[in-house]
Amino acid sequence: MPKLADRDTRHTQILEALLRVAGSQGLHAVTMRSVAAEANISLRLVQYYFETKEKLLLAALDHLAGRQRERIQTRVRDTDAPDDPRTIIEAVLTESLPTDQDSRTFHLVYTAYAVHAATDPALAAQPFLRAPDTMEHFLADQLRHAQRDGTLPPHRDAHTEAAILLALSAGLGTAVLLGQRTAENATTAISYHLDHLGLTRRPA
Amino acid sequence: MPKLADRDTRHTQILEALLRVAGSQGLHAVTMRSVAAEANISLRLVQYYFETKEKLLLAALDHLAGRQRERIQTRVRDTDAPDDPRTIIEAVLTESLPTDQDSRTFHLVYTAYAVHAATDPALAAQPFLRAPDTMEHFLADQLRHAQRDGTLPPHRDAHTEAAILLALSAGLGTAVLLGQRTAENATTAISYHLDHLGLTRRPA
DNA sequence: AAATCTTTGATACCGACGTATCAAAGCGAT
DNA sequence: ATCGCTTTGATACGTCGGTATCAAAGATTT
Repeated sequence: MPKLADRDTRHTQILEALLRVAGSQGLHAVTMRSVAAEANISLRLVQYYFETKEKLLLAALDHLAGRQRERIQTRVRDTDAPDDPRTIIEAVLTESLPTDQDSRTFHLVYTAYAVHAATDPALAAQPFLRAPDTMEHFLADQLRHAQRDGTLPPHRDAHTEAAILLALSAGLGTAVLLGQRTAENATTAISYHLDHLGLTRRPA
Repeated sequence: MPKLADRDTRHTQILEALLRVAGSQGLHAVTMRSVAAEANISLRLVQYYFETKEKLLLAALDHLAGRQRERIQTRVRDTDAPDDPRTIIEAVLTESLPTDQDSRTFHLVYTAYAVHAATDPALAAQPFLRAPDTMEHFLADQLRHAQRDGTLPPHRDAHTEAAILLALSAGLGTAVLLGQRTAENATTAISYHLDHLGLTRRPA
């Protein structure tokens, strides 16, 4: 009784199943068998689409990164001022926090991968580890725009501030993930920090 | 040819071996067998002192936390002004970064545990997860002292600032661990942030 | 209708790992 | 010297997990 789905559908179906398992039981619970069961398909089919577990995991990471990017873009687009640095930055940083199940899974899996990458050269060479770098440049650009706009004092070093923002957001995210802090608490801290940076909203 | 060491010596010998394995190959490489091999003793003896792997891992975590606490205390004590808030805070935060092999292992193992704790209620109940809370109160106290001393502007909220410092330090630490940032870069960022807080050194 | 792609099932192999067991022997203390 | 604690060795059991293989059958395309 094969239902015959096309490759892309199957791929995402399997990857989404993987993320559900990883999100609820941790990355260590992700096995070829558990993913197959979660996706309601046979183990054999998982092997059919992703020959090895390593390929499966890397594909899942790509998928995850893509969804995260989309989430952030959507969030920025939906703000009332999608061209104001303060608005953009605050949206990006708060959307990066593990607030709902989706972003929680992202944080969890990403961190788990990162820990592996710290001792596995093959994983460390993966492109997903350069995502923060891209983000840092993006934030630094926004800060420089703000300085030109006059909504950020000129004595601030955009590059360093961007690095701080990124580390702050990551640190808060981890704390939220571990239940050491609430998401509201974290967003408040981000807002507080941006205020004290002197990064103001651009008047309409 | 038993050498007959006492319990404490053996315990630390085994735990240190575990940390060496975890530090170089990751927590996933920690098995009863690999620890035994690293410690140059028989598998049976590891079982003898720590009956189950779970107990072994928890003991290792305790050991690790204790060493980290000592490291920080020593570092603070060795500064030129061990009672000045700015000096203390900067020492604590920079010592928390993974600069040498020891602190690198600490970060790596702690993060690995934390990731597990996010999906394992039994691990989440462990006391080691409350360490950041203690640290946060400590930092907030120091900031309040600074405000009384006049080395920190009164409009800063000590509690929130402490939370930000902790998250910042953790986030920078992770970035250093992953090779996305150098340790020097991270210490510079911390120093920069403290400067812009308006947290100054107390004049002698 | 034939050829190709998709899907399942059953099953097997092999390695790794946690755990357990038994026997034996070295060493310290009473 | 006897008793108890420590240490080793060999070994085994069960489970889990990644991977592989074979046969067969449904679906799609040509």
